[in-house]
This record gives sequence, C-alpha cells and structure tokens, in this order.
Amino acid sequence: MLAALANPHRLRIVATLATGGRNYVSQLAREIGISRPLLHLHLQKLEAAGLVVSQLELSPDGKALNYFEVTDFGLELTPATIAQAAKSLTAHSEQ
Amino acid sequence: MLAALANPHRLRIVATLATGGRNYVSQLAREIGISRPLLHLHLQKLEAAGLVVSQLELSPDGKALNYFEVTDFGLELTPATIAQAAKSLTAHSEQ
DNA sequence: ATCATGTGTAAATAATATCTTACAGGTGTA
DNA sequence: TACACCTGTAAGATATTATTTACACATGAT
Repeated sequence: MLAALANPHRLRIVATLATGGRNYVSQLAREIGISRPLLHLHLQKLEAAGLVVSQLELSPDGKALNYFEVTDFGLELTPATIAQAAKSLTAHSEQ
Repeated sequence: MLAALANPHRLRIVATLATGGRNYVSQLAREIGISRPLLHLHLQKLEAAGLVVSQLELSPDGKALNYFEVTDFGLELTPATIAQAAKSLTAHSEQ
C-alpha cells in the first residue's frame, strides 16, 4: 500500500478521484495529462493495493466504460504504527 | 516521505529504532541482518525524509559512533488528506 | 468502409532503486 | 605492526519501475 502511494502520478490519480468523484479511464487520462496505457498501469497498482475499485459499465450509446473510484481507506503512519506493522513482515524477506 | 517508507528494509529500520531505542550504525546492521553499507544507504534516505536523525558521539573507549533515532513523525493517509497534499505537487512534474 | 470513441495488453526502452564489493580513514589494544 | 572495532563512500552489477509505442478488438455514427 505504501509502495502504491509512493509515486506522484498515483497520488494525483487518487486525489483526482477523491475530489472529482468516479471517472473512466480515458477521461481520467485526459484530465491528468498522461497516456492511457500509463494510467492503466498505475490504476492496476492502485487497485491491487485496494485503494481504488473499478466497475465496468455501458454508456448510453453502448460503449463499455471502466469506471474507477477511490475506496475509503485510512492509514496512520507513526513510529508506533510502523513498529506494529513491521511484525507482519516476513522474517528477512525483501520486496 | 512515502517513498522512504515504501521499502521493507526501511520499515524494519524504523520499527527497530522505535522499539529498541537509539542505536549506532554497525550495531543496527548486525541486529537487522543487512550489510553496513546497505544500512547506511537506507539511513540516508530515512534521514533525508526526516524520519530519523543522527548524532555523532564518542564511546568510552574513544571510538566515534553515529547514533540514529526515530523522530516523532505522524502522517494520516486517507483520500481526503491525499487530495489536500496533492495540491502541493508541482503542476506536472514527476519524481 | 472509415472515423471516433471506448477497452485491454505486449514489447522494448529509459530511468531508478537496490545491493555488493572494495576501498580509505579513524581510534585503542595486544 | 597487526588486529579489532568504528566511520564513510564510490564503483559496478543487478533488479525493479516507469514510460512509450504499437497492436488487437469492440461499438456507434458518417
């Protein structure tokens, strides 16, 4: 989850969805100003982390639109919460 | 700051310092089980993000020990706080 | 048929991050 | 002198992430 948020693009994506509400991929790509394939990749990472969810819908004119919206996640980051969370890290495995 | 915490090693470093208190580089490397140069690199990133601070001290037998300790940082991660924080991201600059 | 819209993904490249190894210097003690 | 501990960093290899470009497929309208 932290890795998913450690990227300016993805922060902006979450911020845009949180502020402007749900949106579909192509439109979101235009608003943020990045290419659609790149946005698609970032959305995949955000969805894998549970920060956004997608729902396929049909527009009035019959086109398939994949709408994304932000989930109501919450995480507090302090030395204490990290000490607690670090216990769930496998012994000495990385990445 | 998010980038600094998006790494298992660095999470463990923060957790170890938060739980066991201040420690110097070589000793911390032994406790965590990673090489000293690698720990040094991660400590640099954590310090640059303001998550830890260092202080050079002299041990009783005259050796220079660089002690690190965690700061009392705090950050709440929700869609709303991210929307707020995203405003401070430069227009369309990355990384 | 062609164009404009939407979807997805694969492949190649570019840019970062991570990690190891090796070096250089310091102090104190045997 | 040699060894044990401490410090730092630079160079190179490896791994991961980010980004672009190109492709394939679908629908509705011209």
